[in-house]
Amino acid sequence: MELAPKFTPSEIESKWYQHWIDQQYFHSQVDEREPYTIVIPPPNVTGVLHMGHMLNNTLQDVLIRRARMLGKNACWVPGTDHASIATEAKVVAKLREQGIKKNDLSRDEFLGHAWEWTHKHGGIILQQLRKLGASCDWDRTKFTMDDDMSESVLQVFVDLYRKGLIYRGFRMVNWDPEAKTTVSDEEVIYKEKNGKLFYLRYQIEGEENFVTLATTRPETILGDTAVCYNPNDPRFSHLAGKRVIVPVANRSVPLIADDYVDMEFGTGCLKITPAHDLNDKEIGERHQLEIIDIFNDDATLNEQGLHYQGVDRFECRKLIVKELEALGNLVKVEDYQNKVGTSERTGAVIEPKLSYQWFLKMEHLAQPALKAVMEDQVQLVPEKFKNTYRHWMENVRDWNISRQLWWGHRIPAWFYGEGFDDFVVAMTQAEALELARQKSGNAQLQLQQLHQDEDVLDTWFSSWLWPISVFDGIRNPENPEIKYYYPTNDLVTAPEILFFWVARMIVAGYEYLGEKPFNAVYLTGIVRDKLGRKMSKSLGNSPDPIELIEKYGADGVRMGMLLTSPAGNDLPFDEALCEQGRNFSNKIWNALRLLKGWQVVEGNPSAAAEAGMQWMEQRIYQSLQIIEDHFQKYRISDALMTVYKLIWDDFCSSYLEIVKPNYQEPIDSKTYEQTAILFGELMKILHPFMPFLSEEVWHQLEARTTDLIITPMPVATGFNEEIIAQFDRAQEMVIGVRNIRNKHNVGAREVLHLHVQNNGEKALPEHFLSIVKKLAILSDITPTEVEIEGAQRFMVNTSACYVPLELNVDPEEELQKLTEELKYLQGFLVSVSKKLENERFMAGAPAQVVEMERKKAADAQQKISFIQDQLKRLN
RNA sequence: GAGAUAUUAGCUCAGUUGGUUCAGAGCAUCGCCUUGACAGGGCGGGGGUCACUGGUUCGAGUCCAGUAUAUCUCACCA
Repeated sequence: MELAPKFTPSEIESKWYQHWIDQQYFHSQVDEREPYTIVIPPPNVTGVLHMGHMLNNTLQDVLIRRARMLGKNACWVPGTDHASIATEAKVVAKLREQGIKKNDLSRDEFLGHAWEWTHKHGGIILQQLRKLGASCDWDRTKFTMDDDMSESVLQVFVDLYRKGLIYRGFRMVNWDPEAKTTVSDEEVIYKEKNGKLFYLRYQIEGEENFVTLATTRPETILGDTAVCYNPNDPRFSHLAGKRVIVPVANRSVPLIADDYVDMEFGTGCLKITPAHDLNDKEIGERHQLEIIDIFNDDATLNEQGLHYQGVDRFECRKLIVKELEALGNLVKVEDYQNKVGTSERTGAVIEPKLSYQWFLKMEHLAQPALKAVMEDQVQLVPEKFKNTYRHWMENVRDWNISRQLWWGHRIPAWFYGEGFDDFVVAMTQAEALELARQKSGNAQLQLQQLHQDEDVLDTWFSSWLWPISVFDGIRNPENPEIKYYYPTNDLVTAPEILFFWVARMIVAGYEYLGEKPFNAVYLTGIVRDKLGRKMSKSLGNSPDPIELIEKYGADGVRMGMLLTSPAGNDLPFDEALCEQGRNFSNKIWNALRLLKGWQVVEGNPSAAAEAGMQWMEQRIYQSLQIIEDHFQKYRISDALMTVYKLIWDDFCSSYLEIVKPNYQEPIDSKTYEQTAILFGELMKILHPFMPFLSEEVWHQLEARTTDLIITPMPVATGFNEEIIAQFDRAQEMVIGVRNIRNKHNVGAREVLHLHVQNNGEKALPEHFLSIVKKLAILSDITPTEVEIEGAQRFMVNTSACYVPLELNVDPEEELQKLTEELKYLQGFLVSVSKKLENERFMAGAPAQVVEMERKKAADAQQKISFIQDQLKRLN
């Protein structure tokens, strides 16, 4: 069957993927082999594939396929998480389109819609991963809200609560009024905004005097419960003990003194709103101030807002400024730039808000996790992230694990009374009832009197268990799967979630299994567009990965992603990278076409082919060593580049040209067979990177019953350096002749003659000279003891090579060339000699270095005398 | 404001514990070749005062200090 001149990926990709699935090659179960495990960073169940996923999952697939071919029991566990905030936001938005408000629904009704949404959109992303070639064990696909996974989460909550590590607290949280939930400090993005600084004057109670203070948020004056100055500030010392009247509210509040106030800023006087500012809250606690909350959950003003009740906070700001002006309390307004916290999820301006939240004490839990990374039991790649990690873990704050949402794991706490402590934590309602009866001392307490907390747990509170819970290690820590697969080997994820997720998984690992969750964490770069912006849906600057795959082939896109993505470095994405990947596919495909086009006859290899085969084999071994080294250092893009050059430069450009028969002549059977074998070896090495193409070529090379995906990877056991060196020498000769052809416009049709003057160097073996003869298109290569006058010349090591040409050689030019070379070599020799004459160098440098310097000096010396001889003759 | 990391060819990056006088790769670019696998090809070039300034050393892209710029993290004053 004739092969198409162009490689068409789409045809073979689905074919092989289905075949691999049918053969269950991706499936893993516990056996005697050494395990190699990766758990996928679970993407949002309702999300679609973006470029970050492409990069991330390509890397994981490379690692897992390589491990599989190295004979390990490779297990890649896929799955998704429920992404509370993002999913709930999407469901709310969709309901709004249908004219339904979330608040009009019961919790169960809403969850019904959420599940419907999840079933409809859920798993799309996992389907898309198949297109990329991801060899996940799909039988193990997990979702963080599966029954067993949910049970694990609740069990951990109950356990940590009973250990005294989870507590309920009244805290200032970052409130997202749009999503109506809290977000963590890490999810707040501070943005530079052009605001105003309003100078307001408050009348001193019982006097006609005023104090002036500055604020960016005049609407919060309705929540003011004090005005504060610095105790060291002489401007205000006479006011000690007095009170002021808050304008609009006409409320009397105390004047207090606190070191917190910066005397330089504004007027040196600060209004205190404990309910709506973290610093004010702390000052309020120090001075036992009243707390007045003026906002509703959607950031409109509540009944404390007086006549502004129901008005949005920003609208209120405008209105109240007008009122203050009318009242004569507005002194002046300045333009002012400040940083405003916004929600990473919704973009809404964060409203600091006091509320009851559930917290996990982190300080103690963080200790083993910090140690594990600092002592490299868990290796971070690249290492630079250790600093960031340490900084976080040493300053870790308690984790706010509650979210004011419905979609997620509902907090297993039941309230039975109005008191702060009138609640119990339990796995089930029945258990809760029993505990509540005990705790309350009321044996008659009924189920109907219990009310479960309305909030759900932070999504990370389920995903931090991921490497354990996917193997059921929380509920059942002694089960054979967790014993076998845990700790997993590598985790591949983005540095942005090093703390959110990675650190917390390490914490959970030590807390629940007394063991790290993975050996190494490979932190990928962030995929950016050409302008250096992060790729995001909202910017619309991300190409559709599926379209890319259709255009360049999965293999091409995989290669494009891998080529320029060293760990931890950003990846400025360019489609040209995928193009390079596609070109590489095509190159390999055409090499296959060449091979398949040859007519094969019984016979023996030529001397050149013999040498070529010897060399190619050793070159593969050499490359395998390099690749192995790259993988050990997680330098995946370097490993791929090594494969790329091995195939393109060595195999296609050099080897195939050596063994290629003359036009329309047949090839001998031995060379053909060996070439097919070498080609197959290359496909094995390529497979983890380009699985589809390599599998196809593997089967095209010969009819086989075994598939490449499970074929053992060749292992480097050393290589013959002499053969490599001999080939390099031959290649330099070829390059020398080609340069002469190029320079003098001598085409390939003109057969040339080469003379080699070895100058004491050992002559290149005959079969390697045959390579030179073939690739440089020579009629003969003859040794010579003397210079060939009038010939073009070049040097390889210390050997002189002459190519006689019927040209008018300009003696002047020749003289100049030689003189230049002489000058260079002499300079070189001087610098080397200086070192050798330097006592400190001789004393300080290692023996190897000194030896190398001596050899350099000797080689240079020899070349110099050779050139000097030539110069003598020219003169 | 504090800290971390970086700064090497037009672009993206290598450069291992300091040790070749031409600092490497891929892509891009340029010239030439080209009817015989592949123009998505072959061959060969050009291109860098290794951000800057000092220092340590026999020797610095590599180590140290400072400066500049960039990115990230943390903290943020109304």
